[in-house]
Amino acid sequence: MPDPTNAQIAAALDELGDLYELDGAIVHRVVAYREGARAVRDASVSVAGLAREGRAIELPGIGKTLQEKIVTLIDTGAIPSAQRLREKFPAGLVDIVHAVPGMGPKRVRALYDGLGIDSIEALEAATAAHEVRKLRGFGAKAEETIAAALAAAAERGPEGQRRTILSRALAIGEPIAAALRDHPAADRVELAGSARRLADSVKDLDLIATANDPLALARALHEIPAVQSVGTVSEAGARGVTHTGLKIDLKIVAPDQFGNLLQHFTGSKAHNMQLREAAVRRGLHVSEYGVLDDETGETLRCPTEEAVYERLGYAWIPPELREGRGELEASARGALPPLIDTADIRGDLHSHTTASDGKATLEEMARAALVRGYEYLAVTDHSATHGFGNEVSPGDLRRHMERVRALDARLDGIRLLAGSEVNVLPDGSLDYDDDLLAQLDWVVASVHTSFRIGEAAMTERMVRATEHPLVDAIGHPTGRKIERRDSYPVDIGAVIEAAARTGTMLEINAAPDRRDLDDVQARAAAQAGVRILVNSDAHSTGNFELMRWGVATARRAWLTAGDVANTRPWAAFDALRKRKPAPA
DNA sequence: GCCGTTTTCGGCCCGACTGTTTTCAGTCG
Repeated sequence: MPDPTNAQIAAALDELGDLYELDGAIVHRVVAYREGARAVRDASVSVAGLAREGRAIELPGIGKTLQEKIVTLIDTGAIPSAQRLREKFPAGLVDIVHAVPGMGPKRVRALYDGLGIDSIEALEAATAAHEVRKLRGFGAKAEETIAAALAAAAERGPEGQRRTILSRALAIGEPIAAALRDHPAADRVELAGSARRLADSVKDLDLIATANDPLALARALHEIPAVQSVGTVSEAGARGVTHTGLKIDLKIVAPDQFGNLLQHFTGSKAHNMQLREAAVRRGLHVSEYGVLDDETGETLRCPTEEAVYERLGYAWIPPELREGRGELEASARGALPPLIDTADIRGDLHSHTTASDGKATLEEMARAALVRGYEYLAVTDHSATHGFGNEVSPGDLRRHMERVRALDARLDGIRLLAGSEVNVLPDGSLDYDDDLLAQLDWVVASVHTSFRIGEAAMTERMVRATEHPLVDAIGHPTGRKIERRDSYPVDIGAVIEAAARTGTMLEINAAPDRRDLDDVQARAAAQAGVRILVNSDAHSTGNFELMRWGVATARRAWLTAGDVANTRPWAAFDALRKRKPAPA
């Protein structure tokens, strides 16, 4: 049996936290399980491997007990205390806590003990029969609130729980922020929250503003075409919903507290908790309203974020790093990495043309890359069996290579690589012969089919492709689609190890619904010594702009320009390649 | 359950909102 992945271990610890919470454990114990789960999820190496060596306790938030429970999970496939609690509490109780807003573990437990409510369906029946209001601690109002929450959850369905991917959220949120900024009543307007941290997806948009006429600015939200409706409006701000269903929360604050509010609402929750815990140890209390000093009893209000961090002994931290993954310690030490920027990118090693499923011709793509200032572009149309039509037969590929090289010869200022995005077959072999692959300048190997072959087989498949001497890089290594599809089961740690060992590059695919590798995986790969690529996977000339989302993930992975291979000038990039440079 | 410039016990981030048990617990972000 393969080791559980970090995600699986984290899920087990989260479940244990949920169960202990239902069991009435003190909140700090529950929080400890959640923190442990987060530490495992964010770990850059296999936690199963660490635990086996007794080293999981090196992760912040993992102590002796959790270390032992993880080992038991690895050895037996289960944690005994979880099994015992599962027998005590039906799974429906956890379902209610997760699915019904306002229903936490305490109230769910009360309904279970008092009325035997053990599922969402049973809760619906009990509210309809007005049984809930009879229970001590609940009233008519509570029953109505629960019924409304249940109806809303049913209305939304599982789809409604989805978060909005970052590119869509910013396409809506950035123009809204700009429109508010242009309003005569506005002074400052900034997007906060996970949108500002450039997370994979966002739940809602938080806007923090200062204004010379707060009420006028709050009213202005309603005038923006993207905004469908606005609720209560006051000098403190307004709440609204866009036509796409994205919630907007505009908060208008005094200029001398703008820094406190922006810092607070940028988050993340984990970052803010760590920030405050560290502050408490030094007699300071941080909230969205200021920094309270125990000694003087005075609250420092900060007009800028820089002032907040400075008061607490930190250099300003880029929002992309504020995930509680060591950024506070690094900031205090003056050791924050100089993060990569989109302007650092000098070439794109994954693009498509009309030869396969791209929308633009070879020449259009090459000229667009040149205009963008790139020094090199790999043209990597799909191979024979990628599964979506437009396949390039071996004969087609030979002719395509000739066209790429002919264009390269007559186009100054950019080097074109005749490449291919070669499909990795289920057994790990590639769907062109080695003879043909050897004639190419660049090969990206990607999995596009047969996702459900199981973790062991998928890992073997990808490691084999990674070890192939003619594979320069692995494309979108996990196959995830943000908010739509999980990664196929694969031991990405084994792929990272193989890539580091063989000098194969791993891609951060910049397509906004992919961003694959993700931030945690890319950080782990870079730490393991893997050369990272950030590639647009452009299928049109406009798609080169997608590089932005890949760079966002690279920044969230703590990557510098030096960690990313395609920030190099051509000669330096060429020297990093696994395959011998093509003859000139 | 974790953790230590309060080191092996006794704490553990902060504030808003809601409704009910009427003085505060539960939930959320």
